[in-house]
Amino acid sequence: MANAKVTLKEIADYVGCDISTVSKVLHGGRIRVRPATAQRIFEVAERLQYRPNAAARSLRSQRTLCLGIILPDLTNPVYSEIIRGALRKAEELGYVMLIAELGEAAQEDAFHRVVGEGRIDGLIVATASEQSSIGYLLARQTIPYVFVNRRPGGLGRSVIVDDDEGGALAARALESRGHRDVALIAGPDSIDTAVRRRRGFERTCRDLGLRSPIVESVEYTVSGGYQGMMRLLNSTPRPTGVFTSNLLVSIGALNAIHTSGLLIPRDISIVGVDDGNIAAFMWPPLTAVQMPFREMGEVVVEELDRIISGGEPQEVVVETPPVLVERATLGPPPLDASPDD
Amino acid sequence: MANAKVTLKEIADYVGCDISTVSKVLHGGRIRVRPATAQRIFEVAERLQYRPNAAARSLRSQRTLCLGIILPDLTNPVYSEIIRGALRKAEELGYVMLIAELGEAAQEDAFHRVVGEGRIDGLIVATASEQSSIGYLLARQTIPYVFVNRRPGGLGRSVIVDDDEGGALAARALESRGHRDVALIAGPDSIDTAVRRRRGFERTCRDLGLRSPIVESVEYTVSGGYQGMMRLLNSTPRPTGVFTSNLLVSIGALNAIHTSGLLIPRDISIVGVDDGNIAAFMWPPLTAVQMPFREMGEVVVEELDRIISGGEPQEVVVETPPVLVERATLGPPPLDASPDD
DNA sequence: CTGAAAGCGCTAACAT
DNA sequence: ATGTTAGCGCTTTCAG
Repeated sequence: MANAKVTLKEIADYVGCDISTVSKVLHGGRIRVRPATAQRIFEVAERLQYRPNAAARSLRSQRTLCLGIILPDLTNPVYSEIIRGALRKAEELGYVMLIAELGEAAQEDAFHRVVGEGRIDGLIVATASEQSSIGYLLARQTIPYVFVNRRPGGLGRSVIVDDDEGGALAARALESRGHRDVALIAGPDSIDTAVRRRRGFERTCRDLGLRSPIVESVEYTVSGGYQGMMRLLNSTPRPTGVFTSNLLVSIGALNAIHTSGLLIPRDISIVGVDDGNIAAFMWPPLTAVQMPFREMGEVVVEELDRIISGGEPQEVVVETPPVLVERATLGPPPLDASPDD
Repeated sequence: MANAKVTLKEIADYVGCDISTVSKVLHGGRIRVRPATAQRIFEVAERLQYRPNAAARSLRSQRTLCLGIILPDLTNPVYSEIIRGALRKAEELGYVMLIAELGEAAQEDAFHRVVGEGRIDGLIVATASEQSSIGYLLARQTIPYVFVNRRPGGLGRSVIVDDDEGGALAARALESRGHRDVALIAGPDSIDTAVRRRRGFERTCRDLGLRSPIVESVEYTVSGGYQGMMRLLNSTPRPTGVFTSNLLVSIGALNAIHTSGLLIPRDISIVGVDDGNIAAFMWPPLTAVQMPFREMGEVVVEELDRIISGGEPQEVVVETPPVLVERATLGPPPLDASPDD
């Protein structure tokens, strides 16, 4: 028993009125229609399981009630969280969501199919690199869009989390456990979340009176983290606590420590960043700064919806602060650590 | 400079012909039109960056060129891989993809918005539990749909991978390294991938002449894996090699072993299943059966496309076989293991 | 080879 | 309070 094709006309015929009346009633415009009629219309619509046809509605109203999101890499847990938040909020606001993965490969075709054919009312751009072809593509579109978790210079339309505070949190956590010789495995300067995390960490170390942290800049990859940590382990004095500022980097760093035979947190403490729900699954379970990615997803669709409704684009930092989730990689520094000077 | 609203009419005006002519030419129907005219039309369309309006086209042709996928949990890496595969193939076939997360919560609304409003030509269902509300919802729809990675009884429209072979592979791997006392941490009987993996494993153990494996049935969660492994570690004889038949279970099992102070693979070997790209990031890096999830995503959209085009639904097992990826958790059994009898 | 015309299902301004 | 009408942009049949 399917509602295969229930149209306004069908309801109108059934009720014995005009389709425009049905449209008015169902559309919710609480306008000039006799309660009795309205009542019948609602009944019939309900019984027939009426659903407005999206194509017809879009064609007529120039609104699709559909949002698009394009991402560089579905496989990255950060994006899962962002999407999840976005999906929730989208549903709440009455949108559905079109998704596209736009890696380095020139899948411009996918882009155009999503953006160029009037399928969506607005676009969320979660592309990794600021310089990707997406900028070029976006430039020749009039569709409302906003960046998420990335802040391309001067575009003034992005939603990010408080990465500064995330870095600060890590520094405070390390300091409060007694660490004086700390280090940071940072990401490349081309990634703006990386520079903000670094900035927050370094500033807080300074404010707290810690020794200026050693910083290793690496790619945000497992092997980047591995190499960065290896270098740190060979430096003197060896840091007693390290902030590994990205999930993959944290994984690589842990592997490096395991390989070298050191014990966590007995010999060295780690504070990471949880880009998803993976930190709890690592060994030892990673003490990490949890960024409000889900909220970021929600906020970005709120923003986009605002812009679609005529609002001005703006930069927003999601209000939910990062929070430190204590698991098992943060402890006091070893006793034989170089004493305070 | 936007192609804000280039319509057929605009092109027709420009070229000086009728819009139906433009439509014919652009639609590709290589039909009865003077080359010179066609040529001009292509030129102008190109220059104006023409893109057909999806809503109008759908309304008229009753095809949206849009597919839907609903999943229970975006956060699970299996689904990331499936989606990625699906997205690729969808693009190749000219579709875009609508995504919805349909957890336990009665987000029926999201379902209806996606399915009931004629937004999609077909639906991919990746729901975790066979008994979820989705069955009820699907029953009263006429839209083409197919299940992925799940085979609900008797529906005859699903795409799965060769889980039997996955289990067999694990058994062979263990056996070939000399393990005789093996065990299995299996999933619940309500999950059909779990029973297939178990079946393949047990059968192969038998065929290989191994002692009948101890099997612990647990939930497919980290703590399920932890508890299952703890029980295994206390059994006598303690198995020297264990197949942990799911990613989360593998994580929990590894944690249990770490906690108990045993070394992998010196004291015990593990073969897991890689549901995504996480196995390589674990410690020690997990030797695992890699299931062709990406391919499954591709195949499922091929299937769906076939059904949409009028084909009969069918059960398909993706041809790409599972493959064993050797990392660091599989070694020979310890020397003091109970000798062969 | 090309144009005219109808209509997909819906909305909204305008009549009545 | 309800009906009429005119499209939204496109495909497609039928005439010319």
